[in-house]
Amino acid sequence: MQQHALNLEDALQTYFQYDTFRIGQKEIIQDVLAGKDVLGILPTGSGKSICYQLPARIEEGLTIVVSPLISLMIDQVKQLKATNFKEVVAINSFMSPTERRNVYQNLVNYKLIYVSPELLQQQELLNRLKQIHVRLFVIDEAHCISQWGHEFRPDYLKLSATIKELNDPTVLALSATATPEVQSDIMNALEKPAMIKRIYPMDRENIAFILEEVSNDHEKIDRLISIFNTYHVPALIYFTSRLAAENTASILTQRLANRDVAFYHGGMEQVDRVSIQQQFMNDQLDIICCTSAFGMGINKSNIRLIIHFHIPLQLEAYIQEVGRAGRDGKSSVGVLLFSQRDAIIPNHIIQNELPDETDLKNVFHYLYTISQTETKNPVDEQIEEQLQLNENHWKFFKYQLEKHGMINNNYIVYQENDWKIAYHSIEQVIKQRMQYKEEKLHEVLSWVQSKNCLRKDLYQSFQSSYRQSMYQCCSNCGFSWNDWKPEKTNKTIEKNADWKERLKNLLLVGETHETN
DNA sequence: TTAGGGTTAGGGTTAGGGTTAGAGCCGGTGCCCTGCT
Repeated sequence: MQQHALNLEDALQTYFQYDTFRIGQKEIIQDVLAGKDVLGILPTGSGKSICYQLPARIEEGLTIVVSPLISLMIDQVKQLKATNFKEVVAINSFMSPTERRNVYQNLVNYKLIYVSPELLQQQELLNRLKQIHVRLFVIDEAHCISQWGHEFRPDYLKLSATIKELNDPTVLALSATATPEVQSDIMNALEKPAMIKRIYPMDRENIAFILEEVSNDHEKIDRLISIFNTYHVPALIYFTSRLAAENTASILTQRLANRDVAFYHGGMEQVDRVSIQQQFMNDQLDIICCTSAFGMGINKSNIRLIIHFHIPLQLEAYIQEVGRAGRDGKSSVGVLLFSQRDAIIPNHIIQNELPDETDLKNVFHYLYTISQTETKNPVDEQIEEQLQLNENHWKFFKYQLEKHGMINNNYIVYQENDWKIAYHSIEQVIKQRMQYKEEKLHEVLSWVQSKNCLRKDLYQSFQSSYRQSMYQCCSNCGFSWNDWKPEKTNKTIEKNADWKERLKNLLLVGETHETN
């Protein structure tokens, strides 16, 4: 222990060329090295990845990093390889089957692997991992467990079982935003109630908030035009609909001269997404009209404006999205354009996010019918088609059914009593989740209509204290557009930059020189 | 000559039909797999 403590700075210098640790890093690394499970909530840009990359380098054994996006894994691996760390790999569906098999067979030669929660459920990979010494199990962007696990990506909820199967390695869950509620959800899902919490504040003192109520979308567009005619700064506009993002991008392109506008959402080809992201990072695009798909892993420091054309579904999401402004600490603004009709779309999304009671009945009926045939046919994906379930709804059911032992290895196990219990349990989960989401939306709507300080109301339920604003506070505290004089973006900075820096920028997707 | 690299498509999804007028009825988030030149 003492030995480690003395040498950590040296290791940081040797492997990452930094002289000192940033806030929280050293404490987390010491905990991890001592074999303690840690939940680390560190502000974005504070170098979360050092917290596991340093231990991975100096310790024996393998470090597994569960990452939500392939693009994030690829970024990280590129950066590490650029610093001459070769024993690292991202395993995902972009790899050919041959390539993947090779990695599986040589797992013992790696010190750090990045993998999605879905792939971690595959028996072949799991079996290989069980044969080697897994030292550290990291969940990057751990809020995904809570945010996506329950309905969208249930494999996030299976991580605790995986950790047990891997002989309980040390667990490190990292995120930039997690409310106390999300924190306990993460610890519950991982079945690690005794995790050490290393929580650092997430309020942003350099972001001012403006709330503007308008009567319809036309007025919102007019407001956008007027804002962008005054300010020439890198900006994101968030939408809850892909179509609205595309349409608005096209309107802005027509009506704003000298401004490069693009849209970005999850329905686009991967290649286009990467290209848009790159152009924005390099200041070749000024404004991105996007859905919530745009965000994780974007580390552009000089975004000055985050505009919400639609309200987000939760305040947590708002904090994450608005938090992408002013990473460089300079004065930035979050604007929310609100009209009374705006609750309709989020309501639709919440109502359709989970299957309803009819779907539940149908699934049970269908499975019962099959289980009564002599051969107990395996459950196959036909069920989606038969019962007209969408993919996410079926994934939700499948997770729940497996959890209750109704499906085992794709075979139906019929036990009348267990099924009754399972039915009521799943029914309750659906109700509770929907109610939870409705409450979260209600919080957003209350915040939007609040007359109090927006900063205070936004942060106070998430952390015990919050800092005073560095520049201006919010529209409820008297801040108006006239007060805002953002620093001008200077596109020539990039052109004059040192050639090594520019080359690095080109080679490292989504990142500048900072390891994050 | 062959292996490896590169590009590309589509699947997991939705949907309704007017005569009794009267104005916006809106759908987010990602993996993985198969098969193609």
